[in-house]
Amino acid sequence: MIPGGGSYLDGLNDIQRQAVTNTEGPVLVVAGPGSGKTRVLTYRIAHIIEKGAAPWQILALTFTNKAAREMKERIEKVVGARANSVWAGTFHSIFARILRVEADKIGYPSNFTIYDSDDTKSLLSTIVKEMNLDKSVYNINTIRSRISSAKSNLITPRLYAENDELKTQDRMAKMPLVHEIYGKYTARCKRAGAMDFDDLLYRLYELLQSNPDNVIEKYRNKFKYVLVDEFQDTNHLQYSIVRKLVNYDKSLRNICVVGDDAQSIYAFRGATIQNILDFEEDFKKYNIKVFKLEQNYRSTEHIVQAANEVILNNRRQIQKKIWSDKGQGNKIKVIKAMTDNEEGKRVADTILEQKNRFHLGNSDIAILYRTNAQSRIFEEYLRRYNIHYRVFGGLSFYQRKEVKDMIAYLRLVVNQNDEEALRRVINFPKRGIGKTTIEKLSKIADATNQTMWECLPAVPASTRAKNSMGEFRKMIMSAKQRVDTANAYELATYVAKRSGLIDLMKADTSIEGMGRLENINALLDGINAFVEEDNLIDTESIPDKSLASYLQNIALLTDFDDKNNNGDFVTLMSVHSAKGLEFKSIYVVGLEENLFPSAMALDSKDGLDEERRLFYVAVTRAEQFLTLSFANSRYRFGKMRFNQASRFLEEIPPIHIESTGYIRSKSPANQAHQGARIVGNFKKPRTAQSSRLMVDPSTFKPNAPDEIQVGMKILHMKFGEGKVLSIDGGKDNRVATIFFQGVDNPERRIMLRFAKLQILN
DNA sequence: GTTGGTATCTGTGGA
DNA sequence: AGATACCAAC
Repeated sequence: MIPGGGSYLDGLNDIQRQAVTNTEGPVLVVAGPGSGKTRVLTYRIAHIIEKGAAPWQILALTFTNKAAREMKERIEKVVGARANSVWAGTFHSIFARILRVEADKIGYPSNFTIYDSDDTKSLLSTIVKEMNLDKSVYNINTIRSRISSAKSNLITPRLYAENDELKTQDRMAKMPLVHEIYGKYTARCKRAGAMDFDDLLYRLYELLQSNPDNVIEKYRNKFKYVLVDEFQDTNHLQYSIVRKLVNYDKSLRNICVVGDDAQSIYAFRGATIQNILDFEEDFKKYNIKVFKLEQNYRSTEHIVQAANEVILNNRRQIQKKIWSDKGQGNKIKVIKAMTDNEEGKRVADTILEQKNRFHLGNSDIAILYRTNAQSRIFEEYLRRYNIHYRVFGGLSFYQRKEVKDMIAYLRLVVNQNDEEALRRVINFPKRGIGKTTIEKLSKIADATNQTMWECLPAVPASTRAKNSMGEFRKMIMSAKQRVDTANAYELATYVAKRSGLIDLMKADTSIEGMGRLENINALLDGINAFVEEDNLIDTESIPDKSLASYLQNIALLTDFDDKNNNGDFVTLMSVHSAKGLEFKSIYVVGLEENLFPSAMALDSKDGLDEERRLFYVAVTRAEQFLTLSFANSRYRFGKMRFNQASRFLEEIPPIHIESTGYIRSKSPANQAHQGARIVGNFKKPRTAQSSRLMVDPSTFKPNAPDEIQVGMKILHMKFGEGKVLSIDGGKDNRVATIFFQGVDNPERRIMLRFAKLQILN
């Protein structure tokens, strides 16, 4: 393909093309929702390759594995298999890969363990316990987030201890010793050869900062082109690393960041829009180019305009006009329900109706909620209606107990100093090593600055416990000896048997027990697939099929990364995880004060703005249909709570909202009484004709749905007289095809359960 | 050390 | 409501 004349450039609009072809020097792309951002990114990379750069000189950082995978697939379509050598991945996975190579330079083993948030929490709770602190005061999650944000802002335990502001905050929260916990936590992680998610970023920064053996040179020379997706969601630490890689003396500064300030939804974990402003400032003198993608190719106008109006309520934003030429489309439908249960039913009803009426497939539809706990009721009704669905973001496969147990064994084989893994399996299956022994072990380890594993032979304990620990040690060692000769799959199978896990599970013949065994087998299959899969990322490096590499890989996977995500199902997920996705029909549910916006966000303007951006993200996922719902009451924390409708509903101008179903009122209290009876009818875009009533309501007497039969002449409120041509579907789901005279599109498919039809003969 | 039952706590989002 | 921590009895 000839650069500049390639066919892949033809399908781009002017601005997109400029963003793709201006490959040299710093570029900021401000990309509104549905503006073809991924296209621009992938074509840009393809273009860079077409112009002669080697794929492995390109670094593309994303937030999710999914985004990375999608990008690679799309690059591959343009440039072929070379795409596999592009360094495209999440911040965490790319950095882990680099750290694996450079680990020794910062005092880590290359087979370091990655602690997930459970490991982090469990370690923190051990530390809090050991310090004899009250854990009802020293809330683990609070501590975790304090430490996380410290790392994200390049604050070491030492700097933390010297920071008056942070310490005052801690004192006010009645936990003055957070800095000490942070210090201990960091030391324990290091001793265990473990990095938590933040460390994957922080330790890389540290490496580039201290720069032993001028290691930074290697990566600066290697990565000639750097791209960052979802730049609005990067935190200070992430940008600091990027800056280290591209902003130095002789740098070509081929850096492209893509983002949308209006879609920044991760401030709570340290992301800052400041990065976009800083970026412009940092690269101003290097002829930075800014491109704004403002045309939305995804949604119809009512949706786009409603989103625009809502986001106007936020302060501070980059000026842009998002527009669509897809026509007005459908107005937004609002469902109000009395209870959370009714909300579930009404949403499911509407989905059913929409499927029949507009021939939508399940996969065209998504239900988005603020918190994962909301999924249950929708699941119930979808199941009842026999609509296939899939819930994302719950417990991922790798978080299941039996899978974690198995993985803990593998982690221990790879890295004996991994304390969280050791704690998890030292007495599972039960081998008589109890709490007191483990506590003793932990104390001695801490006192002698060794790991628990190292203290294992020396800890005073009962003969039985001693023997057990000896056996345990032997087992891990025997597996460890095979690390070099056996591949990851063989090794894992060996461990599964030798540890007694398999036998333990086989002994349990309950349904759940068999499920657990299945999961272990699925895990083993997964390891096998990993061994056989050809995952060359870099032509320079040999594929790494070691167990350590596998473990580091899966530590960064989430629920979304399961491969079998194709099929015709309705998608249920949190709004956060829906970012980047699009569906023909979107349901945003639970639009109530204290839920969406979340109660935690209500006390600050910043928090509220972020909630509003989150709502903006939710709304802009919709291509054609947008349905918003809320319930006046819902069960939370085991108690019934009453909430008013979300303020975001009020922020949508009424002209974008379908007139039925939702009576707008300044007094939400009144709505409760009016709302319950109003049944949702999903309407096509209204033409002048179809909105006119054909029948006098006072004389109209609808018959029961099951009385309607093929061949009957019937009367419909809006379409007038019609003849029933056929009926399909059974029981509650009967859909009639009816011919109405004098209506455009005279053949209508009507769901009998909802339609009011009067039999005429 | 292990088991099972009760008390207590928690409760946004995700790599 | 559900998960987890804690405690008493075996």
